Amino acid sequence: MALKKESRGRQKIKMVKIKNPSHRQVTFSKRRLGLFKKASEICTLCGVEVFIIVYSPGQKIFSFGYPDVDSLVDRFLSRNTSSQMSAGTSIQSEATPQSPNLRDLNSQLTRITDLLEAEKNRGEMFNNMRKSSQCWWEAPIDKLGLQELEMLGASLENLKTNIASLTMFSEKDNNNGIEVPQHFDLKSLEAKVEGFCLPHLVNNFHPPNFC
Amino acid sequence: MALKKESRGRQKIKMVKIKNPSHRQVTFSKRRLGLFKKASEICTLCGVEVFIIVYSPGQKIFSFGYPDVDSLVDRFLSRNTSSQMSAGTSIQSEATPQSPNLRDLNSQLTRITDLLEAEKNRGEMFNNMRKSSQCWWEAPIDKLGLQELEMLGASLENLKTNIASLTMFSEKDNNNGIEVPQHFDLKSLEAKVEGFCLPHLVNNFHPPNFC
DNA sequence: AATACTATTTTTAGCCT
DNA sequence: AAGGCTAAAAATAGTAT
Repeated sequence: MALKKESRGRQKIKMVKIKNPSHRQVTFSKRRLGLFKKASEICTLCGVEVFIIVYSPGQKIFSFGYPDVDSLVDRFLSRNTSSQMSAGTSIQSEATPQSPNLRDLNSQLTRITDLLEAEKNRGEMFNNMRKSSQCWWEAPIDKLGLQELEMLGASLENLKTNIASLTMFSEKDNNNGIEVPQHFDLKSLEAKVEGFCLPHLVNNFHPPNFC
Repeated sequence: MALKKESRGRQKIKMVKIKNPSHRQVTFSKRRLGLFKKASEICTLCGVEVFIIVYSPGQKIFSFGYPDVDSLVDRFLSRNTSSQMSAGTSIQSEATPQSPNLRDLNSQLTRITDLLEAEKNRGEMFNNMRKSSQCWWEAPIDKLGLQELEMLGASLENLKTNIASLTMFSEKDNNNGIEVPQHFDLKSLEAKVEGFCLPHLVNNFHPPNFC
């Protein structure tokens, strides 16, 4: 181990559109993840509300929202059209058979990811796992108990189902080379959750069994 | 020079809400800027469209959108309520006497900031300044000519006016400690534009005189 | 194509002015 | 509190697997 390879680090990049489509797609995936992570962090640290939409050309819509996309959009639009809007905001759900709001799950997923990381970093993996109460997605993760973790598991199951259907959803636009069916970065979440010692929870979406 | 002070760097921070309100406000300002910068970069590098809303509790609404907030929101809402929405999307403009859409200016400002930085980094500050044509906010900045720079100046003037009025806009919500009237990070733009050798353009919003 | 790695660049927390 | 500064931490471009 500790084999040092020669220089492989990054170069300073030119701030222009990346020509190579597959390179551009890779960068997009990485940076989208980074952007959502930053958004999640500012929500957590500063107690603010953030909503993000990303359109990749001719591809998919990615959104981030905390705590709740719909209310943020409604507020942005001054609620003038609130009655019609609650129907209009389901652009992503169009392709999802299950009704649970994908965007909300998305929010929660991002939020959870961060909470997991926070807890992992705090190194108090087990000694807080017995306390419960509070809404699981609002509480700091060190307050999570078994029931809450099961709710998390259920939510992720829903999310998985939605993602599966999302994969075949694509609005045709001006497709210029980005094509990968997104897998929603589940791997990335898996990695983080594995660090949290709950591999089964996310890998196979089973009820958690705590290693 | 090269005086080394003792350790002042950052510590690894806990991912929990920052308790101290003023500390939290500082972090919010810095990170909001960082978030918008990241968003701008992913737009430029990957040719995608991004829209961000940030609500600081009981304070202001910050938004980022490229290329155009309204169309992004409309698309997100499936355009079901498009006729009413074009009226509903002016939550920020409420406080702006001039009609030019502040959010569009915001987009352009962020975009421009990046372009300026890109050009600065490329170190070709002057030898491209004579070429013109193309819509100024779409072209790489090395294509900008005098007229385009004047348009930029004008846009920034509008922006300044809008910002001035925005400063007195605040929707009362659940104010928990964040209170600074935002100046929209003009200083940050100034710094970057100064690097581009057009200090007057942004400092005083005069027509550019190229140093 | 997705993940792992790592050298670099970029961001930013904590100070200081 | 707005702006610098600096070093620590985080993100990430390019590469390899």
